[in-house]
Amino acid sequence: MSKQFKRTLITSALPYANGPIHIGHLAGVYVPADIYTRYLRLKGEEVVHIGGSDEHGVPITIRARKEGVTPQDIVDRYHELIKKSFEEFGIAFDIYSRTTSDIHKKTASDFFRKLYDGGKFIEQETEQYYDEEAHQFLADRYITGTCPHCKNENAYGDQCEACGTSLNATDLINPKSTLSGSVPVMRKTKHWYLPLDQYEMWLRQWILEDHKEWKTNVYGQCKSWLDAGLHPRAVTRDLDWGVPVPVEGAEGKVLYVWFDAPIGYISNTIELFPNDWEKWWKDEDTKLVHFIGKDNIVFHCIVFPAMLKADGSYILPENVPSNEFLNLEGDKISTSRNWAVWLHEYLEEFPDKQDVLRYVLTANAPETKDNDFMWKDFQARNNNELVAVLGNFVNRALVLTQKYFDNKVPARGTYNEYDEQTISEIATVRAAVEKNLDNYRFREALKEAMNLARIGNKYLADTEPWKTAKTDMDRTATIMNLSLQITANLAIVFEPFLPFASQKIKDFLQVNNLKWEQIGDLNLLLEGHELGEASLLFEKIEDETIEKQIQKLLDTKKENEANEYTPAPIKENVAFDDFGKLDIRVGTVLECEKVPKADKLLRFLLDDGLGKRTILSGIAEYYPDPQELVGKQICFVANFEPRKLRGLMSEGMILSAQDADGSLSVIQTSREVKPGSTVN
RNA sequence: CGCGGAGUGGAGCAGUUGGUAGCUCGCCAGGCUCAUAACCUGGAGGUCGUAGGUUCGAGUCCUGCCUCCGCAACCA
Repeated sequence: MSKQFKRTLITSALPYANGPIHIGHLAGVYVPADIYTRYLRLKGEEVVHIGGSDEHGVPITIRARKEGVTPQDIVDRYHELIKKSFEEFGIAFDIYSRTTSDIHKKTASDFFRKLYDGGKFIEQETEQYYDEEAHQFLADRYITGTCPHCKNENAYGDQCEACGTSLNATDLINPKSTLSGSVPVMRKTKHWYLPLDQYEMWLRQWILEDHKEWKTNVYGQCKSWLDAGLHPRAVTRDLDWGVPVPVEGAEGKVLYVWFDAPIGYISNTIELFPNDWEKWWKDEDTKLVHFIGKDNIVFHCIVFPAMLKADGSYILPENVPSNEFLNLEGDKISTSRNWAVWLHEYLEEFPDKQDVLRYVLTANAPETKDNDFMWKDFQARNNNELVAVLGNFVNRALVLTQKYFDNKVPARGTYNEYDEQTISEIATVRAAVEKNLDNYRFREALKEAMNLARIGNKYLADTEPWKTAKTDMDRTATIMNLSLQITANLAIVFEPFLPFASQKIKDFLQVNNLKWEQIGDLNLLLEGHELGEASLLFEKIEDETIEKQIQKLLDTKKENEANEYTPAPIKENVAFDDFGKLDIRVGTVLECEKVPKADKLLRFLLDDGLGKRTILSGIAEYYPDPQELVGKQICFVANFEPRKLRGLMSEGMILSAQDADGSLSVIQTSREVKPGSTVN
């Protein structure tokens, strides 16, 4: 914590190349990692940000099979998509590579071999379920069967979702492979295990004693694991997609993806610095920081460090800042349910608005608990904060300079007391932002940065240069000089958070190469310096745009409901006579209108062949225009006891079908029949 | 009784070692007009999930309970 490092190695969790990047990934990992990287770089520190795609593992093979392509096709597709969208979004990776690279295969293979040769693994033969049709061993999740506890027939090999019990695949009655549907057989297989239990004491010391400063969610999760006791964990798998296990007699086996993936950080560093990569991974003066999401805590705090420790020549992470989850409009983000805001779509639909999303995701980052992304909030933050506070100040400063000083930086006179007070406020900004960034509190850091723009707005409001311009041009010059210096400071402070806007400000001001240390410097722009052409830093986002996005989500939701809909189970059998007791008839709607002072009720007047009949039905919300039902022939139960509803007598019940979303639709006949016809 | 995190004004969040509850947005009123009806000032609004306990004093410590999220199956 207090240790001084010479350089920093930053890693971002490797996204799984099985789908595109969404806002959850960004808020959880990539935006904070990027801010941190840019911040250190701006300070002139030696820093490297490593990223890449995680391209092995079972799900990719499953997906490939489903689509009838090779796993390589899948990962090629998503790697390219992800890489491109990161670039466009401004995530400052020094390298974004992949775990299917030759360098990675060699690195991971060597890593395993060294541990193997050093006797760091346990070798164990076990029996596992094997699918003879699909020709592969089955992960627990790909086996279903009957739960021994609650007899639910669709329990998974690891857990029964009906009763919540966790299971072993071998507990299941009548196991079945979800891949082929065949009955799996037990088959012997040999695997290597990393004996995590042997590292328990060491991990306790390293995390629980030496890293008390880690975020509470990270520390708590680690403690919980350590207290529960660690167990050996398999590092190999029977699969044909991955890094082959570099040992005689291990044909058909690959490194388990969790073992394989974090080594990707190392491989990608090697790819970047083939000659001196070791100073980044093996020098005690390097600070290693992993940015991850909360689901990855255990891997990066316990498993990967144990791997590095087993090797013995690597440094360990100094911190593992991990965010909680970001939800979308109240629901969990889900790739399979298409409930997400996809980065590549955002970039297309909101061109040149990278910073808006970066801002919103940082300002609302799930740093201490799960948060929600809401489009209305996105709009509000853009319009009320970026546009109104930051963009507006920059614009004011530039427009006033243009107006009064021919777009040249005016000469500074003596500062008065109020100027000095403002200047002292500016001085606190850098320290505040720095302190928060150093502690991975990005949300707070951003808020402090915004303060600088607020200070600027207040300064202009209080000094009123548009008034002094009428009487005292020297004073006006001083005010505008200071305002422009604040603007230049904003360009620096916001560079880590909003790199695109920062560059725009620099272009407006015609400056470059500003360093973090210069924050607080009020001589960044020299007298007479000619400014560039100004335009708006941020634009308002209209309701229409937001509604379009919300509608898009609603459509998705509707689609999901339809897809996920399973009809209610069939009720118990009844005798035909029971049906016969009901008198169901067809009637023609003569009148249909909403019952006053009742939210849900419609009043129907039917021609039932014998006369007229009034029936009330609680379906008003699904028929905003009841008139459309007039003339239709509908079904109703004719022999219910009349019932009084809202002061009106209802003589029967209109039959409706209930749709997946709960909405009701009145049943009609398919051909015209005489009113009063019975339904049999 | 598996474990971890969270539950603070309408929304999103701060609240460090216990001492009169803060910030941003929204809302209301006033001011200003250089500015993308933006900016500045002031105000209303909270019995800090809940029930107890410790203490002169608790959002902040202890206990019980409730709710939400997550936990070596994919997923930040």
